[in-house]
Amino acid sequence: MGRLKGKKDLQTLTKHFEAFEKGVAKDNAAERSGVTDRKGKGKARSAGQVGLGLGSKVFDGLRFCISPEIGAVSKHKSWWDIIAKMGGTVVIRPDTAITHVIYDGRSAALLARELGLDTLSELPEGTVCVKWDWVVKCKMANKVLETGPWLSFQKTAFNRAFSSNAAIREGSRMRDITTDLLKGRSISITKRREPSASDSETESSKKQRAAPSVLERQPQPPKPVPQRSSEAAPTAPADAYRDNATTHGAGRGPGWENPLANKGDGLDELISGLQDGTIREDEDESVKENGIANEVADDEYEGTNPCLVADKFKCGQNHDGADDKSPNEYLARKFEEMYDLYQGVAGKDFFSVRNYRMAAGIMRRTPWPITKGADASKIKGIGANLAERWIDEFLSGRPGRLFYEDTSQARAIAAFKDIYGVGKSQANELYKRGARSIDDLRADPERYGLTSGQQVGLELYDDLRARIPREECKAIYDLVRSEAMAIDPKLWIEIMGSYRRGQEASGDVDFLITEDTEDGGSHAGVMGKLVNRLRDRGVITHELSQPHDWRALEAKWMGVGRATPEGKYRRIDILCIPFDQWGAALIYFTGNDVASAPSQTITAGRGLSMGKGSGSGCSGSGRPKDRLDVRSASLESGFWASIGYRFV
DNA sequence: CCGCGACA
DNA sequence: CAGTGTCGCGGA
Ligand SMILES: [Mg+2]
Ligand SMILES: [Mg+2]
Repeated sequence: MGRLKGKKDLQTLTKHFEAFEKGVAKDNAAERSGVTDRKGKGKARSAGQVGLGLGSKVFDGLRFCISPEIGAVSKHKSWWDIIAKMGGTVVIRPDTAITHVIYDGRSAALLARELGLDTLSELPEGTVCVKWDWVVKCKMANKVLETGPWLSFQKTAFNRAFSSNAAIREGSRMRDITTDLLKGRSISITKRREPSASDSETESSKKQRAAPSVLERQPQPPKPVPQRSSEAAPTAPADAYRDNATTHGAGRGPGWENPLANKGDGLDELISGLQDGTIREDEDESVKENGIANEVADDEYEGTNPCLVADKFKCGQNHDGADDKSPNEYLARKFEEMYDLYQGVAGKDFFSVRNYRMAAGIMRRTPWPITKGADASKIKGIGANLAERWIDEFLSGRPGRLFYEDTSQARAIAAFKDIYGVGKSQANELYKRGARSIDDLRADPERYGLTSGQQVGLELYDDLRARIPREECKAIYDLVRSEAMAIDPKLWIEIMGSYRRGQEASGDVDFLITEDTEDGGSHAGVMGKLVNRLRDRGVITHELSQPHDWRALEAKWMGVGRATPEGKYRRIDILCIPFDQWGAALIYFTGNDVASAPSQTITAGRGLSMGKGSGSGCSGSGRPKDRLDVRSASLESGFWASIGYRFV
């Protein structure tokens, strides 16, 4: 996913910083080292920020939070400049290091909401909420004045409680920040923040949560289990089904065939057709022309899509090569930065964040150079807001809101979000609780009340983020299949996902299991046996979620395992489904681009729906059509045709 | 029962 | 408001 555009990010930010540097005219060594350090995981940004606060200025060591207000960006930009010139540091979102919040509004509750807090008491102790006028007066007096007359909320308990001793606290806090800076660390004020009542309450209650991740072996009935060998046996399959299930040799061999009816699997035909060259690229185009976006799982995205709506779901793009031709590449990258930055921020509106990504695509596709926001607003898909607030800011070349918001905080939150089981909300919460890095979380895991799944995600952070080479998927598949066959040789087990599509690497390994119900066959209860056997064999090591009913015909298990005892830990999903859903489920989970989630959102509005159980459709005219039963694999190709694919 | 996160 | 549907987890 396109979070780290490494060097480009560095260049852009460095450029911004230099522009800012000129304006502020501060030139001490700390700043420069702050900039050059930047490669190191986004910590340097905070150093740079603190660098702005160095010098013998009035606000030296003070850290101001100014929450952005809709429609007030230019005002706030000038505020930032002024505070920076006075030696203060500005941040957009509260952190544990802030000393002041600038706020001219009326209500404490409103401010709390703007800051993404439940209540202002979550602010670090001693934080002063003060009106902008106070800054102006300080500037005129050239010293830090009593805040008294300019407090944002004169009468609230909050200010009564904290304002009296604020000055002393500010002093001590300031020293800590500089110490941290000299040590070259990112700011970490965690310890200084006294846990509030609510903190300790949640912590103690969460401590009682389920522990640990690593599964214990469960008693097993004695069974002749084959010893695991490193050459884990691609043994000769006993039945025809296994022979032609998935094309393991990277796109060679026969397509999958339904053993019941010898009709080809449309997806496999398509895949092998593409690889043979029997289907050319423009076959794919026909799909786009039909208005169905050619959307790909975000970890595999490889092209630029002419279909506008598709951009809304594009998570990562390849920006190499040809795209650089666009006269608006700079703007496109800025919007991508915005997307990368905001998609992890709690409280950001989902749709506006998505618009940034869409705007990036539009910028890149616009053939004429955009020189001012007003021009851009004429383009379909770019509203006045986007045009005037952002494009003009980007084109000005001056450090703007994006610059100030691209903080070590945003980067830390983005890193947290990459933990399996941690999303936008939890990532922000972890930061609020003082964590600044993955190592912080590891150092004191108790403190953060992680769920058992999140603990696994944290422990295996690097492994689980890595892609899985095709051969390793195959190795895991052989292990899982051999155990499944030992349980019941009549089981159907298939590997799904990008592996089945012939990709060289996958994000996880998914298995689909069923059994033909003819002759009374059933895979009920297989899930539990399989997981236990794999665990005994050391293949499965962690569990992330269990099926509601282990013995149900439809059951999903999610966890972690590895192909060899020394290998990396990999995400493994196992799914059991009723036999009659085999075909639909294969489509759904093998999910090539058209079947993937974002496409579903598109087809949904057109009377089509795709699910792991079945698909249904409307004819082109929109007239309700018979439900298309895709429950049999032999109808897969019919289903694909109905949503616009042509077959060879 | 709800919000979160993950899955396609 | 807006282009999805489903499930497990944990806490209220
Ligand atoms: Mg995550
Ligand atoms: Mg997968």
